[in-house]
Amino acid sequence: MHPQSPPAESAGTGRRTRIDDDAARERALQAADRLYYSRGIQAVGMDDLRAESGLSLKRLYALFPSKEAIVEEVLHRRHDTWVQGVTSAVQLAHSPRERLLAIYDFLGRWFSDDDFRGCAFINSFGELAGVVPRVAEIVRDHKTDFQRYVAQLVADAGGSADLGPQLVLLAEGAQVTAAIAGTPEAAGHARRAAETLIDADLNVGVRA
Amino acid sequence: MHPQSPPAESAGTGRRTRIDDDAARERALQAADRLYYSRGIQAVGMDDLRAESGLSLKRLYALFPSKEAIVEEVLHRRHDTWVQGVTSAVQLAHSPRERLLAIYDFLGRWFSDDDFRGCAFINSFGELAGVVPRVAEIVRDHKTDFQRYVAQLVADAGGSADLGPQLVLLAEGAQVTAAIAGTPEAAGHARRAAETLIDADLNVGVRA
DNA sequence: TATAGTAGAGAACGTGCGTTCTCGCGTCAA
DNA sequence: TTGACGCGAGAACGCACGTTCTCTACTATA
Repeated sequence: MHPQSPPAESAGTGRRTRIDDDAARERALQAADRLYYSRGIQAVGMDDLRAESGLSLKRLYALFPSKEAIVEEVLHRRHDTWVQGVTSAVQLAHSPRERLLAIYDFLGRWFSDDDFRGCAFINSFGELAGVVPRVAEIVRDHKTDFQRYVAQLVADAGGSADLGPQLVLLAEGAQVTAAIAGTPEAAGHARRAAETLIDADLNVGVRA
Repeated sequence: MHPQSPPAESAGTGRRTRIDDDAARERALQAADRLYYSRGIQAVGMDDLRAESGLSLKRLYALFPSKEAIVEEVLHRRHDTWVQGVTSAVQLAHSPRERLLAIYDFLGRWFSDDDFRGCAFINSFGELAGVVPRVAEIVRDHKTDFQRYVAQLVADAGGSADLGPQLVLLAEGAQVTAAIAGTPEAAGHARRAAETLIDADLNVGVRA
């Protein structure tokens, strides 16, 4: 079962938890992500997390100093997952224009997940930004990173500086709208709008 | 001080609160809106609301059956304020195209408010939709209403059925982005994107 | 002035939270 | 087998919340 043998060499001091701690952290963070994403952060107590993760409260507090630390790490992991999902979807496309549009196809697949409940960063911002500045900061960093990424794709496609922020607005609006409506169609609307904006932008130089 | 004289005609039963109740409700709801909007709903207790409104807890619970009822009424009033703000901004424009673009100018002015903290409905959805279905419903109704309104403006401008949802995505994305970034520039990006989408859509018939 | 009724201040109540502590069991070295 | 340790279960603690209740002071009439 365990891919790694227990560290028998640390004999003297009964320490034997290095690998188990990693697995426990993973379980805790996955459970926290599930719960926070589906119910919100404040509505999920540490006891809910204990039940969902199967870890004792003692273990949870040995692994993390506080609930807020768990929240921050969950958001950081969500960011990594998002970056990986977007970039891998984008990399499958074969032209700069297709790479930009791949973002909306990726969103469409995500919106169709049964447990899709919007962008965790937007949700966290609405819930906690007014009262936990660190969360506001993490959300801001996440969105700034996405804006930079899209700007780079736009530059690769030869688009103007205005196009990036416009395409980002479509992506953000689609996430919000799909979450609230409970349907994935916003991704299609965003994609078609993006096509129009991209083609208009790339043809400006041609037409003039 | 008081613009209205006390209702001395209700002599028999010491009842004398009809008008005062209205004023008290107004104070309570304005205070609740301020607090919920700036800090989030769960982070604001009834005692905070008591301090901000200047009304006693007893009075608050005489006026409203529960905190959730206050939350719902605050959202309903926000909806009315939003509708009034958007429609009055739109009505000042002189052409169908300008009327659509007036939405983004209205957003830009709103984003520049010192206390702008995003769309209260999006924020409430992120915070409570997973745990208070009534809030999710009110938010959904609010967004559906806006989509219908924009669709009508698009129809008046002779636009196609796809244009409305696309313009809505820009507005939603701008609200989210302006809130998280803390800057109003998203309104300008949304406006320019909207111009492109509108012109492309209205010229399809011409070009074909 | 005396009295009934009202409303505000805030204590009280029950609950649930984040966090820490206690207890008892199981595990392993000698 | 013994004994010490480590861990999980969950009780305990302090606090804050939503809601209700109590007490006091004041207003208005006779």
